[in-house]
Amino acid sequence: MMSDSRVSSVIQEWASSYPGPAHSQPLNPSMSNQLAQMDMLQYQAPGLGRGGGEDRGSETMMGMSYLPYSSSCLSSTSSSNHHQSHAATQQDFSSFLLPALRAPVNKRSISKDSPEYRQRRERNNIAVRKSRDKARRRIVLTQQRAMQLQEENQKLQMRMGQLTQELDTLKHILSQRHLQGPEDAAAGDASI
Amino acid sequence: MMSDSRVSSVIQEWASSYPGPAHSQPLNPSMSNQLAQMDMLQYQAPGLGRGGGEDRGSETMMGMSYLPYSSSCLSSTSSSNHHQSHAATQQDFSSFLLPALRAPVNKRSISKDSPEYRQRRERNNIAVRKSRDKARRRIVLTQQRAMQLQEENQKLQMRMGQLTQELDTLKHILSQRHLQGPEDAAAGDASI
DNA sequence: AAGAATTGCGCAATAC
DNA sequence: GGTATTGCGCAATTCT
Repeated sequence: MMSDSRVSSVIQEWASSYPGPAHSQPLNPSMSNQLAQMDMLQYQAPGLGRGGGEDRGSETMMGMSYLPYSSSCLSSTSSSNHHQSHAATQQDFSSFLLPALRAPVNKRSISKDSPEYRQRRERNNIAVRKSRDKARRRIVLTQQRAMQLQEENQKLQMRMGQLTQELDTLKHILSQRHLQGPEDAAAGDASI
Repeated sequence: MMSDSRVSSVIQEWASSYPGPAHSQPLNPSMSNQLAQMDMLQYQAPGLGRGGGEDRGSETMMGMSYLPYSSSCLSSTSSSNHHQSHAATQQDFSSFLLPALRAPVNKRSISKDSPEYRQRRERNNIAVRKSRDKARRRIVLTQQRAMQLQEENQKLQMRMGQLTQELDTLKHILSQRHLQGPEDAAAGDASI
């Protein structure tokens, strides 16, 4: 009784943390996608031939080898940052077609070191930290929840064993008694 | 009976996934740190004064405002990458002290576009993808485990209620019988 | 001593 | 418009 309230409090803490972020799941425990929605969706190694690689084998979990997304176009000789945005956009191609006037020096000066850009980045960085912190907390809560549930489960099973044994004992006693008085409608009810 | 085996199989899948990564936990279920070891360890906002910031408030979970780690030294005017390594190392300071000879142009040419560097990066990128994939799977497994445990818990509690009711019924019947035969040592035993 | 694994971070794309 | 989430690469660190 006491332990139940303690457990449920943490469970609720978890519950309030989990459906929270976004998604607004429809409260439908359909037991198939309600937990795979956060992660693990469409994460796969991109086919992308290029099989002539080093094949530093012995490391293929689940059969899919962890090939890089675009191990070819690794230009970025100088300037700019390392990000080549795996999914090639028109912007990226334009930088190849016109190597003279690049984004950082043109593009209406909306790029890079404009204070506006920096501010956007800063805000996003804060948001990212916050989001990841939240995710970490959620993970910890889920783990705690699982452990508490397991603990509670063990207790319940132990208690169930006790109750079952008691019940058997009483049934046995009653069956002994009933050898002389057959008005045991309750016994059949209890065996369900 | 059947459902038990089904549940335990997934539990074991989770268990085999969890203590796996590293750490090599000493098999000691001391109920305090066995789940906080993976994440959320020493993750805190770095004190780091600098309180004169914009204070775009209204976003402070758990009381700690998500200030940037080092929002001051944002040089990186050109060359090199964005990384200023939050925890200042001697290397980083040397770059400030000697702005003439930098790492990318000096440093024995072990930097950046050497094929050796690229290979290291590529390997690490693969490892990172793999590790994160693993983490995602682990999270999903933990969630599944929690849900299954909760389900099992509800069943157990329902069953417990049934058993308790049966027990009460039988006890009542026995007490009625015992009004004429006081050999009920078992009743006291069952009430424990 | 060297390579894999983990982790915090910033960036950019995208979702909301 | 803005924040929130997410995949990714980088670098530092830790583990093996």
